[in-house]
Amino acid sequence: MRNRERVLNLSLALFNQQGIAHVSTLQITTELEISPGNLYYHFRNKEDIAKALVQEFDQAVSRMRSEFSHQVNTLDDYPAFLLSLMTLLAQYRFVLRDLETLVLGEPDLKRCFGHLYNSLKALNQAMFDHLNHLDALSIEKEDQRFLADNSLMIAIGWINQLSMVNNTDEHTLILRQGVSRLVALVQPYLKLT
Amino acid sequence: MRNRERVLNLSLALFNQQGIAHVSTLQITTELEISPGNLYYHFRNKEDIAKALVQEFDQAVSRMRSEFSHQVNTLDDYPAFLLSLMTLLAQYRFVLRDLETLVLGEPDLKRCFGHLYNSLKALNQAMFDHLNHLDALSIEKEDQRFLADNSLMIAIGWINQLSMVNNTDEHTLILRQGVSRLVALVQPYLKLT
Amino acid sequence: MRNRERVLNLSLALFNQQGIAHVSTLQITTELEISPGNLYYHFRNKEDIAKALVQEFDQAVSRMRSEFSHQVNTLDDYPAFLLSLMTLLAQYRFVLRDLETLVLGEPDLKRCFGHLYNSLKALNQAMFDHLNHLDALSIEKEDQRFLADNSLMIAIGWINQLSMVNNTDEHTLILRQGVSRLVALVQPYLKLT
Amino acid sequence: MRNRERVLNLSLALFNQQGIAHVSTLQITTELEISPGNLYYHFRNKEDIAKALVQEFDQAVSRMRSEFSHQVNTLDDYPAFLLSLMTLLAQYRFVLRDLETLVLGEPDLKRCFGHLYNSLKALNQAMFDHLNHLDALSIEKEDQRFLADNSLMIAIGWINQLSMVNNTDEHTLILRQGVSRLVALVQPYLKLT
DNA sequence: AATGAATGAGGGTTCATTCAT
DNA sequence: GATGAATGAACCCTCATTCAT
Repeated sequence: MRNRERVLNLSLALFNQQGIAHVSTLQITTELEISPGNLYYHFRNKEDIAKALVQEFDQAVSRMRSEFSHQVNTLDDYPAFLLSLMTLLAQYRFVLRDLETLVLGEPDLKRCFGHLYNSLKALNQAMFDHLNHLDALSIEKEDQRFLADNSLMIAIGWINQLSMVNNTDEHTLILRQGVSRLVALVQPYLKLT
Repeated sequence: MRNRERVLNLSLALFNQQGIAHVSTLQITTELEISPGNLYYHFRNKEDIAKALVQEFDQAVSRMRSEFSHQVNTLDDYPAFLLSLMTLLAQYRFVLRDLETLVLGEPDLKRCFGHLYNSLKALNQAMFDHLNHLDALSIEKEDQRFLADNSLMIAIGWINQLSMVNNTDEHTLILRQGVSRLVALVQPYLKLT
Repeated sequence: MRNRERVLNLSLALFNQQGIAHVSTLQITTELEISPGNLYYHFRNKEDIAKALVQEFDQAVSRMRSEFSHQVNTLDDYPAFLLSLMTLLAQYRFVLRDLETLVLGEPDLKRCFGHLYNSLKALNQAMFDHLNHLDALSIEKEDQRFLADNSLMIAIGWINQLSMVNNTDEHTLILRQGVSRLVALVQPYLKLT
Repeated sequence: MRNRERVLNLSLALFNQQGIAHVSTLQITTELEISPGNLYYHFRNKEDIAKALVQEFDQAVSRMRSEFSHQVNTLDDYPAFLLSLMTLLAQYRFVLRDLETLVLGEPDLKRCFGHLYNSLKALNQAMFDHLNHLDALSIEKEDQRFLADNSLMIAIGWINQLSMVNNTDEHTLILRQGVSRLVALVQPYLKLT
């Protein structure tokens, strides 16, 4: 049962670096020093590994959704929460980057992708609802929807910037820049107190 | 010389539909009813086709950049311009979607991608500079940079939405939705007149 | 000791449906909800299962051989006996169908196949000898040998027809058709009384 | 275009010796000293090779059907014709032996098999019709149908005997024995002249 | 008797690319 | 400009079998 997790861990790292398509099952098994058959004992095929990771991701997003109403009590908590969200997205960035697979992949994997996207949207919407509740924002219903859409896309877009940079040291810098943009997005709607 | 263009045209369509990696050179040659050798007479390799398309795209972006200061004279012209820009991005959407290739591709193709991204950023920046000049926006320098970044990401993000929908009829609808979000992004900074 | 029989029973069913080569040991163990190791505790390898079934079959044939001189007392008993024989062959039809394994299998399994074929031939020969004894046939020695050969091949050939039909309801029909042909084969040699 | 035929020739030999399933594409390409890709340039997959051979076989059977009414003018010509037919069947004996593939194969290959079987049945029926026409047989309609069925099964059954013998020298002997049985089958219905 | 993770050889197939004509 | 047969490396995956527990 150990090897299953080792495969997941390594696959996550390799998928993030190179993309699902460019990671071969042989590469995974060779680096882990296990037999190809062992990988296929734990997973039906390569997509099955991706599916498991997407589901892990999905659960983490859902967990974050249920936690954040406790963590964010004033507007000052918002940036810190965004950073932890962005950090999570960065951890599974191969998912957000690989639309090709999303479009053309097996229906099974496609469904998982779809579910994850909905989780992300839901989290985003809930976030703005909460901020509204805290009486931190002054914004109309329609505008809030647009804001939520834009917010998600900027978050994803900024995560994708990570993939263009090999140097891991710059990653935290980029994440902070992303957070800045997301904060700036809300700026105009802040309620003056 | 005819076949070169036919390859480019079909490749663009197929790349948009399926992604570079999922389009084989054999598929291209078969659909065009030409020989594989013929394709390789016109292009050094598959990436070479992609490169040519990226450059086409890049030039179209640059052309748009030089045109838009004539086309946009008041804020009312902005949405129409955005729509034509989005339409262009949609035409070459495989480029904006396929970060995998950008990350792992040959340095040659990578450079072309990079140049295109810079062109897009430049166009975006220039757009906001122009709007500022027209005295339509009231915005600080720093905020303007953030706005430009966000604007580009939302545009790209919305283009990627296209790829998740097979129905081509919905495409124009999605493009309009994208424009709405981009307009909404600027809304808070409009100068009241 | 229970599981050994369960493996044999399921294997027989699966071998008949799909052929030895297309049934994996994993399929057997999964359907029985036992571990692969358990299967290999009871059988040295997959062929060993087949061998056991062939031997079961062989014994059933031999038993039938010793019984039939009691069961067939007049020519009128012949069709009923043929039907019970055909039913037995149908039960183990994977054996009669799979000449590939016979040709290329391990010598051990090959020997079992060979022994079974001899049992079948012997049963057939004995059948005609008996009919002759009953004074039901008028046939020369040489013709009788040919008749026995032909009879066996038609029986096997008709059993193989079963495998081409998925619908189990038709099986009894096909068996009856086979019996008809076998009876027709003897028709010309009946003694007029 | 040469290699296509070489693949077909060698595959026929290997399929007859070892059965489709036990012949690997690598074995074929290695023995022919061509690349695996070359084989897949000429054939879509391994079954495609088998399909081509079955169709070859089918055509040969059909050709024989149209020829035999010229070749068989008296009953004395019958054995010679049977021998040439048996020789043809022997040439493609892997087809008649491999019911496993017939049962479980792709629908495409299955259809080809089915067509071939019909051709064989048609040839057989036509044969007996012709003999009847020549006024060589005295047989009733119903009996003739049974005779035709039995004849085909004996022919196939005897061809399968070939596969159990490695020594190629014995093959002609076995073929002759098969012919003898087939002739013996008709014996009882000969018209006395 | 039984488990189940692990092995590893082997097989079918794809595809970008070359090159003689 | 164009053809199309040929290459060969690479990949995904299967499955009979083993063995420590």
